[in-house]
Amino acid sequence: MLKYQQVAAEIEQYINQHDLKQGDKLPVLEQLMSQYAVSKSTITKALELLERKGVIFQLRGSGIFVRRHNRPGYMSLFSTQGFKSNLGDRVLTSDVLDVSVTKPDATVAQNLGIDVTDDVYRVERVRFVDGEVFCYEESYYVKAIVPYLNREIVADSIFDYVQGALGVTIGFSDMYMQVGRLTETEAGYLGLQMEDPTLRIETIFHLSNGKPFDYSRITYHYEHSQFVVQANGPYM
Amino acid sequence: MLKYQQVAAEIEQYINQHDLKQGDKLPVLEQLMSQYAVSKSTITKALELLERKGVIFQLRGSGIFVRRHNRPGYMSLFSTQGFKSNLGDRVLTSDVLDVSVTKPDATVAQNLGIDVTDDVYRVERVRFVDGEVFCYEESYYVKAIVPYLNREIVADSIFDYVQGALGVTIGFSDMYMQVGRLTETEAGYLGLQMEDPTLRIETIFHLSNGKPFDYSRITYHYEHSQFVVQANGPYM
DNA sequence: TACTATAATTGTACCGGTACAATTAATCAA
DNA sequence: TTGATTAATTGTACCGGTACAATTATAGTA
Repeated sequence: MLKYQQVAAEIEQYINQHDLKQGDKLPVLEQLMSQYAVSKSTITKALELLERKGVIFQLRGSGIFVRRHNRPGYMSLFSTQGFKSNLGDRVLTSDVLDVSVTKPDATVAQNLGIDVTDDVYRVERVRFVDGEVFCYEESYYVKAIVPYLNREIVADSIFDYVQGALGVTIGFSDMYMQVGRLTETEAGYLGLQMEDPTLRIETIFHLSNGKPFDYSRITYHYEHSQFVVQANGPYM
Repeated sequence: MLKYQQVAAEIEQYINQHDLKQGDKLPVLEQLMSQYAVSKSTITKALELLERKGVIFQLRGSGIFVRRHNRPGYMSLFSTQGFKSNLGDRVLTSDVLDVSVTKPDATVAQNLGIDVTDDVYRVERVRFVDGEVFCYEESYYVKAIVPYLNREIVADSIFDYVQGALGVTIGFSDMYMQVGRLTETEAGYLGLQMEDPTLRIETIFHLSNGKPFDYSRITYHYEHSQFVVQANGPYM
């Protein structure tokens, strides 16, 4: 683990353990430098990470402050998108409906940037948060990159497996969101009525070298899915 | 404008003008350094900005590459959230229904961190993209921070006015999203039926000093609102 | 040809430093 | 007490440098 990531993790841990509130002030840069025994630029980088994550905000001439949002029940949109296995204290479980090797249809192939003759893993799951139906997910993995999957891996975190055992690194993702109505089969999985409202998110996950390796379609239960996004100011 | 922002803007402009595609390679760091006559760290900062924005991705040992998503019609979720006035080539217009000074109710006051006796501006708009109904918006501005608003300002961009004329800087925002059904009045504004599905986003905008100054509730037309979020890999 | 080992390329981590702008605290004047 | 001026605090911009890890290209070997 990189030094600045380590420092960031420790600072975040400190904030959580001491249950700091929005606006609480952290030690000044120079003190953090000596406290974690790293250079200024490393502390700066750690803090920048935490700022992006929505954990702190920095104010020039003033200090470093804790940032919090105060809506329990809202999950971070990104934490549900494979990037973080951490959902706070919530328990995430899965019903695995399908794990199989198939050929992609034209849409899937195009989103993954592969040919319809290439192999993909198809994974179908219903996911639960604290026992309540959360979403229905259908996702496709490029077999050339993810050569093996089974029900145990899929029941747990696919991303941890991919990054751990396969040693590939995930780089970035494009998420496409839209609102619509449930189909009959989707409604069945989610325990809702056909035509009920739903949020659909398609995501294309890329490796750090830019190659797509996972295309996933998630249909959310509209009553159990509330998301928070902590954004940072105008980039430029 | 800061040097690294300037450089970032120029690089992005270069990419757009030359219509570079996903995966196209940019000049190497050292060349960019001399080309823009800035130090390594400034170039690095500029590139990091573009990476966060989803314009490029960097691969150590390899180079700097253009990142693109290929779904026209999808708007960046953040560009619709006040941070950027730029919506590409789309035309954004507004019907202003109300601009008035009132007292906030308990919910609004709590979200803005003020008292129910404090004054707020209430702004109510229906917004259009290329002439099509896009969303219905109800937002509240802390009058102590935004002392004056009128219909002209509101019809245009409130954020440009606030940052320009008032000289305050916007820091960060918390967005809360959920899916639901339209009420009768909402349906009327959006030209839809009652009980139709909708995406609701509440956003609390903070100044860079952490003080909330705008609480806004947006109800989107589900057929005309498709969003893209370009996310970057695991922060840590 | 195909595979392996080596070298060159290239971005990132980390260090330390100066200058500066925004904020806040202290000082002084009315 | 209030308001303005000055000074101290504090994070950020920008500079330049070394070391290194990941990738790609090259050379060598079977």
